[in-house]
Amino acid sequence: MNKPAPEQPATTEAALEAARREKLRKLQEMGVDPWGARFDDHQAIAAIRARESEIVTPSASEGEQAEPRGPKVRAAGRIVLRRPSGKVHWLQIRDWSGTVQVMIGKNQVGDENFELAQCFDLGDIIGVDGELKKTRTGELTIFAEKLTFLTKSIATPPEKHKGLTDPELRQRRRYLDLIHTEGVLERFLRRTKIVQSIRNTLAGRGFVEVEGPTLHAIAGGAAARPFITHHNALDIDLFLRIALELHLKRLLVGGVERVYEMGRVYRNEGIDARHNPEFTMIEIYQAYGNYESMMDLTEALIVDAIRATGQGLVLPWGDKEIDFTPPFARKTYDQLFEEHTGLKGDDDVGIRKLAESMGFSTANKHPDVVKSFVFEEKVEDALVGPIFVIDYPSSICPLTKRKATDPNIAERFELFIHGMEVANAYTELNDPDLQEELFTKQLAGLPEEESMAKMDHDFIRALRNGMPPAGGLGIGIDRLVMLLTNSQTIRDVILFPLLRPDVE
RNA sequence: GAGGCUGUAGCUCAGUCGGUAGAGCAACGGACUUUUAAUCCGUUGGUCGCGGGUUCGAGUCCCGCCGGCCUCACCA
Repeated sequence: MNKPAPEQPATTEAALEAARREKLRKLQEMGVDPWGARFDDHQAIAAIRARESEIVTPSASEGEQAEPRGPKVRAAGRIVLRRPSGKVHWLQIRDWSGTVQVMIGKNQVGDENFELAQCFDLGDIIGVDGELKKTRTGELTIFAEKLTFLTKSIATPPEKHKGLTDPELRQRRRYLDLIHTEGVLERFLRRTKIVQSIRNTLAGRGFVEVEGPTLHAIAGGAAARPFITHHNALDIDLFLRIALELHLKRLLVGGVERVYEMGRVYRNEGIDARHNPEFTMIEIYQAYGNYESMMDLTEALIVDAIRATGQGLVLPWGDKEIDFTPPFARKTYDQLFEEHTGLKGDDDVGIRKLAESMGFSTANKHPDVVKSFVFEEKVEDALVGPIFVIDYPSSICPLTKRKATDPNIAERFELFIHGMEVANAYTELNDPDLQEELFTKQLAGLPEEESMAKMDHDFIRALRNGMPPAGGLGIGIDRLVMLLTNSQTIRDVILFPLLRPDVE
């Protein structure tokens, strides 16, 4: 049957869509719902592929050819390749577990189903009932017996082999990236496994998960520029949270002895391969612990997460490797400082001279701030790790308990891996008077307005009621996922990273 | 915020010295019951990111703007 040729056989985007809408119309004409319906009892394609061993070839009897028999299977998936060849169509369909070939023969499926197959386009979603067998070339294939139309795709999919390569399009149209770029869906599913593993590990150790507020009157717990929003009924400005810390510590006061929150925080800062304005953080607090308990917990969380992804403890990282075999190295801040600069940690004059030579203006700066600058420049980038950097100068740690033996040292560690800060933990400061003093000191240099915004008096009041000694740990989930999935940019582990709105 | 690179068909990409805008995939028509990026024959498809300038003539050179990527800055 000849149908009239389209008036404009052009291939503009509009014309490509028109061709698909024409097939959609034909489906409706045939009484088929192009948007499909419930489709029960189909099996994942990976599970279907695993049934290959059930294919049997009976021994040939006299004069008769042995006909292999395979299991009946039912699959649902998106058409990613099509090879129509006269009265036989070959398809590749893909679901979130894998890809399999489908053979549609006119005689095998019948005229009605074959007519349906004429309406298939790349990108359509179909259901297939058939027998799982191998072709004569050995390709595992579902030999279709019945076809079910499940959803029409009106838009033209990307190039069928190269997929999307433009990084902008990959992020803006993540749905296409997930379908067509090798490894993307797997990476995000792996992220979910990591997150699940972390929750499991914590549950196994008696921690409870809570949800704190994300709208804060005071953006405390970290030093970062917050996003500002406004509540109309109360007529007050509010901040999106920049950390989880201060509310979780209130819960420690309230007797929640092992508590954590995993959630989004927001920082109004620059965007690059390691920073997205919203990112996922976990903060964990354990009453009667300290920063050493948190080191053990950090190792356990990471090792369990790696195992949950089905990998060994030595992971690829670009053209390098990361060996996560515990225990991770532990070195003090001053040890590392001396190793990488040749200067003793208490050599204020020498450190100042070095910082100046690096172009850092040291005038009116606290010696520890100068030291911290040198540390970040000379040491952090050189840390391959995983390594716990422990015992920070206390003056740069306003929320951390000081060492009983030396008030100039704070009981804090940061975990570094390939120059990236992955975790940060303290023995938590629970002395309300010292906490208030440190807040005040920290804010001394800031304008009145800002310093008022940061001084969280209610938090101090909470501490006055007695917060048990505790260890606290924060982990950047996105960065951890980067390391465990060999992703060099944070945009590859965040489904919808922030982009400028598309103007159309 | 600064510098560098980049933007061409729905997608992936060529486009030389400034001289009529190209290919593959996809699409449309035809052949094909064992294909594997199927193949073969034919057809169609462009606001060269946007705006200005130079020039007889601009995808190409210059200026501005808008995206994106990289580096730096910012970032407890």
